[in-house]
Amino acid sequence: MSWRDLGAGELRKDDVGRTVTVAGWAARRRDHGGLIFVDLRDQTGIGQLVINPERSPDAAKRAHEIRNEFVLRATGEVVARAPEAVNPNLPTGEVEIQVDELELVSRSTPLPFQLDEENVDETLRYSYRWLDLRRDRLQRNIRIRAQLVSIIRQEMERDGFIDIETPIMAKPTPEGARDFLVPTRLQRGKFFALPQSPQIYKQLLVISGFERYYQIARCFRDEDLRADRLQELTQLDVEMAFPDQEYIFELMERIVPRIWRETIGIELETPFQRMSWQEAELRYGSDKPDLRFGLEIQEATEITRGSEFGVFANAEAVRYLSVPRELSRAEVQKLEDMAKPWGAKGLAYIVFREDGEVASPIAKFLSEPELEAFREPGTTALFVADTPKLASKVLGLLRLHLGRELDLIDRNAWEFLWITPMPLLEWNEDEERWNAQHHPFTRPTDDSLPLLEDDPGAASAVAYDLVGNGIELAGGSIRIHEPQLQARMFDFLGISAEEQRAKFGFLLDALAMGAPPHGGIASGIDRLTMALLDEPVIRDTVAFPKNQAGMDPMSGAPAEVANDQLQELGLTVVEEQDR
RNA sequence: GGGGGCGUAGUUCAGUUGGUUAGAACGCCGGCCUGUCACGCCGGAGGUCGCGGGUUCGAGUCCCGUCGCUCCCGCCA
Repeated sequence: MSWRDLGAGELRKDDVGRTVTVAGWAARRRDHGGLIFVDLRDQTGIGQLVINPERSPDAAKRAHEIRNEFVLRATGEVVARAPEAVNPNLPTGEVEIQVDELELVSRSTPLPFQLDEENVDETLRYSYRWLDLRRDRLQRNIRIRAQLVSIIRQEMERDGFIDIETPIMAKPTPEGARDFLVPTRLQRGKFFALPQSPQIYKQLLVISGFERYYQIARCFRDEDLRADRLQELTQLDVEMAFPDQEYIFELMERIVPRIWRETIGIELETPFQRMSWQEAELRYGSDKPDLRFGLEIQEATEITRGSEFGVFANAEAVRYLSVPRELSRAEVQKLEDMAKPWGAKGLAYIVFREDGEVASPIAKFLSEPELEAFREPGTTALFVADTPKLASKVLGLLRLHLGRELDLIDRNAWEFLWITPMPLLEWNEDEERWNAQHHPFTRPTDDSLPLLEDDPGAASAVAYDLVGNGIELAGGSIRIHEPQLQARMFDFLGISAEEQRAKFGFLLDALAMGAPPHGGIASGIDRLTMALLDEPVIRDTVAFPKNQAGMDPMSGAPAEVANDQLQELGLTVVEEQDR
């Protein structure tokens, strides 16, 4: 027996006259007392069943009992609808099934929320995720995500990359995010860590002679969540021997546009533009600039060098945004309140009115040439005077806020770019030492090597990020393949020789036994899907996500475990007040 | 760890300067209905206004505390 002949959403005029069996969910029932219409939904779409008591009294009797989300199976004749009864909003709207036999295969209790209601509380939705996933939007997200992964696999395999799995239970890592730890009964007191990425394994695989590796890898980070951040994420992980940065760019410039073309019919322009990290920070105050709108950060440090306005004259950097609105005092105040927690000491401003008038508490301190430099009728110049780093950061965040608030973002635009090269190192204020910007295996550019001694902050890495519409979609680098250089990097990062041995000894040994030059890239599948579908919340690109507290309201995970289970592992749970 | 917003029927929301019996839509239950497609019409059930305390003659509304959710900063590729 087969459950059905074709999908409810596949019914077309060609089928008229056929007797068919369909099966699916009752999306809606319209009971006219006599005639009953049912919108039958399956994974192909929606088709209309008509149950006529004159045609089948038996089916009509049963059809009165149908409620939302009952599972039905119906057999009947496909008929053309009368011209006035055609529904132009449905692909199947020209036909319908006149039902002869109707089976209520499975019933449903009343639903905890309605599937056509969009703003349902997330905890409630996640508690009944199997229902939530029946929504059109979620069905689309999960299906397109699958299509996206399929395209990635096709392209990777076409270029000779092979899929190799790496351990989910791995060694805790000192750098980067907090690890999820897994205790083990056989080695009491020791822990595995869930991988933050397969970074070291993929390098080892290439050193092993698997010259082109890829994996759709699950990665874990025990950090706080956000609308665009998961603890358990999936990434395309790529590594290759004898790498060429240009080839890796081309690979991504082939995969990403193919995804956009085949899933949402958008043609992306390639090659993607490139911008150095420094330029992105300077112009956009961000390492992942959203280029769908202007409002670039402007430089005013030189202009105000000799200013009578002390705040400007004495600041290391003076930068500003020329906001295309005449902002009110109250509006600027709100922006300043926002900027202060970001570290800004204040927000100086000048309103240039359309009529030429200038409204500003600081205008009286500024010379005519200074004012002229900023003048643009109908705008407000918003200044931050501080260190270059802080001024950029604050203005970058303000820029994003204003872009959304003032609706400056072109919602139909797709702006991709490569951020490259990137700095090798980042100064850690708290610990007063250098950290790797990317990770400690990233290769310095050749001309940066001498800088490590005198000006480490200026050293560049052969590293690159792919950014789309202000979202970081991929990142990678060429790695260090020389053991001496790797050890030198570790030294520089303040990792002692003993520590290097203990934590990365096997990598250093591997590098010493015939390691080819290698490099790669990783791209978050969740984020890619989010960007592709313009989903505001990354969790809705995942079938069974955790909520923002890192819990699953449906299953109740994570959960407490029985005491004997803890005992076997040699663990004790310490109460909150004892910590 | 810090900040903002929210919490009222199964769901999404409204609820005026504190005032009598807390409303709407959808959903649910019952009835009518043979061309609907967000079907329509009539009727009905359904509320610890997150929880605790306070102010008041009177609190969904004001105050304090607390819990939960959500967004952001810190943190995190």
